Amino acid sequence: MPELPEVETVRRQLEPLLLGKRLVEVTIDDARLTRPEPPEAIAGLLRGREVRTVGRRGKYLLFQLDEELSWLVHLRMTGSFAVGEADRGSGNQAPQGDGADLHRRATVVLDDGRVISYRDVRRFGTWALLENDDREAYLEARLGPEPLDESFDGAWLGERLAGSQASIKSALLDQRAVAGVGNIYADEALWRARIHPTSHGGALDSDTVDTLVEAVRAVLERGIERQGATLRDYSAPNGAAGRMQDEFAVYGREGEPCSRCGAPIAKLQLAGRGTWFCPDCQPRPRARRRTSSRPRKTAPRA
DNA sequence: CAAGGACCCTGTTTGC
DNA sequence: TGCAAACAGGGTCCTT
Repeated sequence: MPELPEVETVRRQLEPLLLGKRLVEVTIDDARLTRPEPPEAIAGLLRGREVRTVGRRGKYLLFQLDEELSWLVHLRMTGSFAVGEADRGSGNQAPQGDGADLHRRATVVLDDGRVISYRDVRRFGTWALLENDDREAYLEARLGPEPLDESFDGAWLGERLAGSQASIKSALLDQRAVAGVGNIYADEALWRARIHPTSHGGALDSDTVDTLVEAVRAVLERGIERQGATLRDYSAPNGAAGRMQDEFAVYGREGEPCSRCGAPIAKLQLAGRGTWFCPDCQPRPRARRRTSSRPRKTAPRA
Protein backbone atom coordinates (compact mmCIF):
# COMPACT_ATOMS: atom_id res chain seq x y z
CA MET A 1 0.00 0.00 0.00
CA PRO A 2 1.94 2.90 -1.28
CA GLU A 3 2.27 5.83 1.05
CA LEU A 4 4.64 8.74 0.67
CA PRO A 5 7.90 6.75 0.95
CA GLU A 6 6.73 4.14 -1.54
CA VAL A 7 5.49 6.75 -4.00
CA GLU A 8 8.71 8.70 -3.65
CA THR A 9 10.67 5.53 -4.34
CA VAL A 10 8.62 4.97 -7.48
CA ARG A 11 9.20 8.57 -8.52
CA ARG A 12 12.95 8.31 -8.06
CA GLN A 13 13.14 5.17 -10.15
CA LEU A 14 10.91 6.43 -12.92
CA GLU A 15 12.53 9.84 -13.22
CA PRO A 16 15.74 8.80 -14.99
CA LEU A 17 13.83 6.44 -17.25
CA LEU A 18 11.20 8.94 -18.33
CA LEU A 19 12.84 12.35 -18.35
CA GLY A 20 13.01 13.72 -21.87
CA LYS A 21 11.39 10.62 -23.32
CA ARG A 22 8.34 10.59 -25.52
CA LEU A 23 5.36 8.29 -24.92
CA VAL A 24 5.12 6.74 -28.36
CA GLU A 25 2.45 4.19 -27.52
CA VAL A 26 -0.08 4.14 -24.70
CA THR A 27 -2.58 1.36 -24.15
CA ILE A 28 -5.15 1.45 -21.37
CA ASP A 29 -7.00 -1.80 -20.79
CA ASP A 30 -9.15 -0.87 -17.80
CA ALA A 31 -11.86 1.75 -18.16
CA ARG A 32 -11.93 2.26 -14.43
CA LEU A 33 -8.41 3.65 -14.46
CA THR A 34 -9.36 6.91 -16.17
CA ARG A 35 -12.94 7.25 -15.01
CA PRO A 36 -14.96 9.30 -15.77
CA GLU A 37 -12.92 9.94 -18.91
CA PRO A 38 -12.87 7.21 -21.53
CA PRO A 39 -9.52 5.42 -21.60
CA GLU A 40 -9.07 5.91 -25.34
CA ALA A 41 -9.31 9.66 -24.88
CA ILE A 42 -6.65 9.69 -22.16
CA ALA A 43 -4.42 7.33 -24.09
CA GLY A 44 -4.79 9.53 -27.14
CA LEU A 45 -3.81 12.63 -25.21
CA LEU A 46 -0.80 10.93 -23.62
CA ARG A 47 0.48 9.59 -26.91
CA GLY A 48 3.30 11.56 -28.42
CA ARG A 49 3.93 13.73 -25.36
CA GLU A 50 7.36 14.34 -23.94
CA VAL A 51 7.97 13.92 -20.24
CA ARG A 52 9.49 17.11 -18.84
CA THR A 53 9.43 16.47 -15.11
CA VAL A 54 8.63 13.56 -12.82
CA GLY A 55 7.31 14.86 -9.53
CA ARG A 56 5.33 13.87 -6.50
CA ARG A 57 2.84 15.59 -4.24
CA GLY A 58 1.56 13.59 -1.31
CA LYS A 59 0.78 10.20 -2.76
CA TYR A 60 0.30 11.53 -6.29
CA LEU A 61 2.84 11.07 -9.03
CA LEU A 62 2.97 14.13 -11.29
CA PHE A 63 4.34 13.91 -14.79
CA GLN A 64 4.69 17.20 -16.63
CA LEU A 65 4.00 16.51 -20.30
CA ASP A 66 5.09 19.03 -22.89
CA GLU A 67 4.24 22.56 -21.79
CA GLU A 68 0.74 22.46 -20.51
CA LEU A 69 -0.46 19.01 -19.52
CA SER A 70 -0.03 17.19 -16.24
CA TRP A 71 -0.47 13.46 -15.90
CA LEU A 72 -1.51 12.53 -12.36
CA VAL A 73 -1.21 8.97 -11.17
CA HIS A 74 -2.49 7.75 -7.83
CA LEU A 75 -1.54 4.19 -6.99
CA ARG A 76 -4.06 3.84 -4.18
CA MET A 77 -3.79 0.38 -2.71
CA THR A 78 -2.12 -1.86 -5.22
CA GLY A 79 -1.05 0.23 -8.19
CA SER A 80 2.52 -0.20 -9.37
CA PHE A 81 4.81 0.40 -12.29
CA ALA A 82 7.06 -2.28 -13.70
CA VAL A 83 9.85 -1.53 -16.10
CA GLY A 84 10.53 -3.89 -18.94
CA GLU A 85 13.60 -4.05 -21.09
CA ALA A 86 13.73 -2.22 -24.36
CA ASP A 87 11.68 -4.37 -26.68
CA ARG A 88 10.13 -3.27 -29.89
CA GLY A 89 8.55 -6.56 -30.77
CA SER A 90 5.51 -7.56 -28.84
CA GLY A 91 5.13 -4.30 -26.99
CA ASN A 92 3.46 -6.00 -24.09
CA GLN A 93 5.95 -8.23 -22.42
CA ALA A 94 5.53 -8.88 -18.75
CA PRO A 95 8.51 -7.72 -16.73
CA GLN A 96 9.19 -11.20 -15.46
CA GLY A 97 9.30 -12.42 -19.01
CA ASP A 98 6.81 -15.23 -19.17
CA GLY A 99 3.15 -15.13 -19.92
CA ALA A 100 0.55 -12.41 -19.87
CA ASP A 101 0.28 -10.29 -16.77
CA LEU A 102 -3.24 -10.74 -15.45
CA HIS A 103 -3.13 -7.47 -13.54
CA ARG A 104 -1.59 -5.18 -16.11
CA ARG A 105 -3.99 -2.31 -16.67
CA ALA A 106 -1.97 -0.12 -19.01
CA THR A 107 1.22 -0.13 -21.04
CA VAL A 108 3.41 2.76 -22.08
CA VAL A 109 6.10 2.42 -24.72
CA LEU A 110 8.83 5.05 -24.72
CA ASP A 111 10.72 6.34 -27.72
CA ASP A 112 13.81 4.45 -26.59
CA GLY A 113 11.82 1.21 -26.88
CA ARG A 114 11.44 0.72 -23.17
CA VAL A 115 8.12 -0.64 -21.97
CA ILE A 116 6.52 0.56 -18.75
CA SER A 117 3.69 -1.60 -17.46
CA TYR A 118 1.13 -0.32 -15.03
CA ARG A 119 -0.32 -3.00 -12.77
CA ASP A 120 -3.14 -2.77 -10.26
CA VAL A 121 -4.67 -5.85 -8.69
CA ARG A 122 -7.56 -4.11 -7.01
CA ARG A 123 -8.13 -1.41 -9.59
CA PHE A 124 -8.42 1.48 -7.18
CA GLY A 125 -5.64 3.43 -8.85
CA THR A 126 -6.42 6.45 -11.01
CA TRP A 127 -4.91 8.27 -13.97
CA ALA A 128 -5.97 11.80 -14.78
CA LEU A 129 -4.86 14.46 -17.21
CA LEU A 130 -5.13 18.09 -16.18
CA GLU A 131 -4.09 21.43 -17.52
CA ASN A 132 -1.38 22.83 -15.31
CA ASP A 133 -3.64 25.54 -13.90
CA ASP A 134 -6.27 23.00 -12.99
CA ARG A 135 -3.64 20.81 -11.42
CA GLU A 136 -2.80 23.39 -8.80
CA ALA A 137 -6.43 23.81 -7.85
CA TYR A 138 -6.93 20.06 -7.83
CA LEU A 139 -4.04 19.41 -5.48
CA GLU A 140 -4.71 22.45 -3.35
CA ALA A 141 -8.23 21.26 -2.66
CA ARG A 142 -7.07 17.85 -1.52
CA LEU A 143 -3.69 18.14 0.08
CA GLY A 144 -2.11 19.89 3.01
CA PRO A 145 1.62 20.58 3.27
CA GLU A 146 4.33 18.16 2.26
CA PRO A 147 5.52 16.60 5.50
CA LEU A 148 9.18 16.95 4.57
CA ASP A 149 8.81 20.64 3.73
CA GLU A 150 9.23 23.42 6.24
CA SER A 151 5.62 24.37 5.74
CA PHE A 152 4.67 21.34 7.81
CA ASP A 153 5.44 22.35 11.37
CA GLY A 154 3.96 22.39 14.82
CA ALA A 155 2.22 25.68 14.24
CA TRP A 156 0.42 24.35 11.19
CA LEU A 157 -0.53 21.03 12.70
CA GLY A 158 -1.54 22.59 16.00
CA GLU A 159 -3.85 24.91 14.16
CA ARG A 160 -5.35 22.04 12.20
CA LEU A 161 -5.93 20.07 15.37
CA ALA A 162 -7.29 22.90 17.48
CA GLY A 163 -10.67 21.99 18.82
CA SER A 164 -10.73 18.72 16.94
CA GLN A 165 -12.65 15.89 18.53
CA ALA A 166 -11.31 13.37 16.05
CA SER A 167 -8.63 10.93 17.06
CA ILE A 168 -5.08 11.95 16.24
CA LYS A 169 -4.79 8.81 14.14
CA SER A 170 -7.61 9.83 11.83
CA ALA A 171 -6.25 13.38 11.76
CA LEU A 172 -2.94 12.07 10.44
CA LEU A 173 -4.78 10.15 7.76
CA ASP A 174 -6.49 13.36 6.63
CA GLN A 175 -4.48 14.40 3.58
CA ARG A 176 -5.41 18.03 4.10
CA ALA A 177 -3.67 18.03 7.46
CA VAL A 178 -0.51 16.55 6.02
CA ALA A 179 -0.06 14.98 2.60
CA GLY A 180 1.21 11.46 2.13
CA VAL A 181 0.76 9.76 5.50
CA GLY A 182 -1.21 6.51 5.37
CA ASN A 183 -2.14 3.84 7.83
CA ILE A 184 1.29 2.35 8.30
CA TYR A 185 3.32 5.50 8.82
CA ALA A 186 0.60 7.03 10.97
CA ASP A 187 0.92 4.17 13.45
CA GLU A 188 4.70 4.28 13.31
CA ALA A 189 4.80 8.03 13.89
CA LEU A 190 2.41 7.85 16.84
CA TRP A 191 4.51 5.12 18.43
CA ARG A 192 7.63 7.17 17.94
CA ALA A 193 5.98 10.23 19.49
CA ARG A 194 4.50 8.12 22.30
CA ILE A 195 0.98 9.26 21.55
CA HIS A 196 -2.01 6.99 21.95
CA PRO A 197 -3.85 6.73 18.62
CA THR A 198 -7.25 7.53 20.12
CA SER A 199 -6.06 10.78 21.70
CA HIS A 200 -8.17 13.68 20.54
CA GLY A 201 -6.14 15.88 18.25
CA GLY A 202 -7.35 18.99 20.01
CA ALA A 203 -6.12 17.71 23.35
CA LEU A 204 -2.44 17.57 22.45
CA ASP A 205 -0.28 20.30 23.91
CA SER A 206 2.09 22.16 21.65
CA ASP A 207 5.19 20.25 22.76
CA THR A 208 3.46 17.01 21.90
CA VAL A 209 2.41 18.35 18.53
CA ASP A 210 6.01 19.37 17.85
CA THR A 211 7.16 15.90 18.80
CA LEU A 212 4.60 14.39 16.47
CA VAL A 213 5.71 16.58 13.57
CA GLU A 214 9.26 15.38 14.05
CA ALA A 215 8.10 11.78 14.36
CA VAL A 216 6.16 11.98 11.10
CA ARG A 217 9.20 13.38 9.36
CA ALA A 218 11.50 10.78 10.85
CA VAL A 219 9.43 7.75 9.89
CA LEU A 220 8.83 9.03 6.37
CA GLU A 221 12.50 9.84 5.84
CA ARG A 222 13.49 6.43 7.11
CA GLY A 223 10.87 4.88 4.87
CA ILE A 224 12.38 6.59 1.86
CA GLU A 225 15.86 5.47 2.88
CA ARG A 226 14.59 1.92 3.04
CA GLN A 227 12.84 2.33 -0.32
CA GLY A 228 9.44 1.86 1.18
CA ALA A 229 7.76 -1.09 2.78
CA THR A 230 6.68 -4.21 0.96
CA LEU A 231 3.63 -5.99 2.30
CA ARG A 232 1.83 -8.32 -0.01
CA ASP A 233 2.43 -7.01 -3.49
CA TYR A 234 4.01 -3.59 -3.49
CA SER A 235 7.25 -3.38 -5.40
CA ALA A 236 9.20 -0.57 -6.98
CA PRO A 237 9.42 -0.14 -10.76
CA ASN A 238 12.67 -2.09 -10.82
CA GLY A 239 10.90 -5.02 -9.18
CA ALA A 240 12.73 -4.68 -5.88
CA ALA A 241 10.92 -4.95 -2.58
CA GLY A 242 11.25 -2.24 0.04
CA ARG A 243 12.84 -3.02 3.37
CA MET A 244 11.05 -0.68 5.74
CA GLN A 245 8.73 -3.46 6.92
CA ASP A 246 11.69 -4.98 8.76
CA GLU A 247 11.81 -1.91 10.96
CA PHE A 248 8.18 -1.51 11.86
CA ALA A 249 7.84 -0.81 15.53
CA VAL A 250 4.13 -1.56 15.73
CA TYR A 251 2.41 -2.01 12.38
CA GLY A 252 1.17 -5.58 12.01
CA ARG A 253 2.99 -6.67 15.16
CA GLU A 254 0.14 -7.46 17.52
CA GLY A 255 1.35 -9.44 20.52
CA GLU A 256 5.04 -8.94 19.81
CA PRO A 257 7.11 -7.10 22.40
CA CYS A 258 7.55 -3.35 22.05
CA SER A 259 11.16 -2.65 21.16
CA ARG A 260 11.19 0.22 23.63
CA CYS A 261 9.56 -1.25 26.71
CA GLY A 262 8.80 -4.91 26.01
CA ALA A 263 5.06 -4.69 26.48
CA PRO A 264 3.04 -6.61 23.92
CA ILE A 265 1.86 -4.51 21.00
CA ALA A 266 -1.91 -4.08 20.93
CA LYS A 267 -4.32 -3.68 18.05
CA LEU A 268 -7.61 -1.88 17.70
CA GLN A 269 -9.90 -0.66 14.94
CA LEU A 270 -9.85 3.08 14.46
CA ALA A 271 -11.23 5.17 11.63
CA GLY A 272 -11.94 1.88 9.91
CA ARG A 273 -8.29 0.95 9.90
CA GLY A 274 -6.28 -1.60 11.79
CA THR A 275 -4.30 0.35 14.36
CA TRP A 276 -1.31 -0.93 16.26
CA PHE A 277 0.30 0.71 19.26
CA CYS A 278 2.16 0.04 22.48
CA PRO A 279 -0.24 0.30 25.40
CA ASP A 280 2.64 1.04 27.78
CA CYS A 281 4.64 3.74 26.07
CA GLN A 282 1.66 5.23 24.27
CA PRO A 283 -0.52 5.75 27.34
CA ARG A 284 -4.19 6.43 27.05
CA PRO A 285 -4.96 10.11 26.93
CA ARG A 286 -5.29 11.45 30.43
CA ALA A 287 -8.26 13.51 31.38
CA ARG A 288 -7.56 17.17 30.87
CA ARG A 289 -7.18 18.88 34.13
CA ARG A 290 -7.29 22.31 35.54
CA THR A 291 -6.11 24.17 32.48
CA SER A 292 -9.64 25.07 31.69
CA SER A 293 -12.01 27.63 32.90
CA ARG A 294 -14.43 25.98 30.56
CA PRO A 295 -17.64 24.59 31.91
CA ARG A 296 -17.55 20.84 31.91
CA LYS A 297 -20.09 19.19 29.73
CA THR A 298 -20.03 15.71 31.08
CA ALA A 299 -19.19 14.11 34.31
CA PRO A 300 -15.59 12.89 34.44
CA ARG A 301 -16.33 9.29 34.04
CA ALA A 302 -14.63 6.53 32.15
C1' DC B 1 -19.30 21.67 9.49
C1' DA B 2 -17.08 17.83 11.59
C1' DA B 3 -16.77 13.02 12.07
C1' DG B 4 -17.70 8.46 10.97
C1' DG B 5 -19.07 4.87 7.84
C1' DA B 6 -20.13 2.76 3.20
C1' DC B 7 -18.24 1.94 -0.99
C1' DC B 8 -15.15 0.62 -4.61
C1' DC B 9 -12.07 -3.73 -5.78
C1' DT B 10 -9.79 -8.55 -5.65
C1' DG B 11 -6.57 -11.63 -3.47
C1' DT B 12 -5.62 -13.63 0.92
C1' DT B 13 -6.71 -15.09 5.49
C1' DT B 14 -9.82 -16.63 8.87
C1' DG B 15 -13.64 -19.23 10.75
C1' DC B 16 -17.23 -22.42 10.77
C1' DT C 1 -11.94 -30.21 3.83
C1' DG C 2 -14.36 -26.63 1.54
C1' DC C 3 -16.43 -22.63 1.14
C1' DA C 4 -18.17 -18.21 2.71
C1' DA C 5 -17.20 -14.33 5.33
C1' DA C 6 -13.90 -11.21 6.94
C1' DC C 7 -9.99 -8.52 6.07
C1' DA C 8 -6.73 -5.38 3.80
C1' DG C 9 -7.20 0.19 3.17
C1' DG C 10 -6.78 5.37 0.03
C1' DG C 11 -9.83 8.41 -1.15
C1' DT C 12 -14.61 9.91 -2.32
C1' DC C 13 -19.16 10.33 -1.24
C1' DC C 14 -22.98 10.14 1.86
C1' DT C 15 -25.16 10.34 6.34
C1' DT C 16 -25.64 11.84 10.96
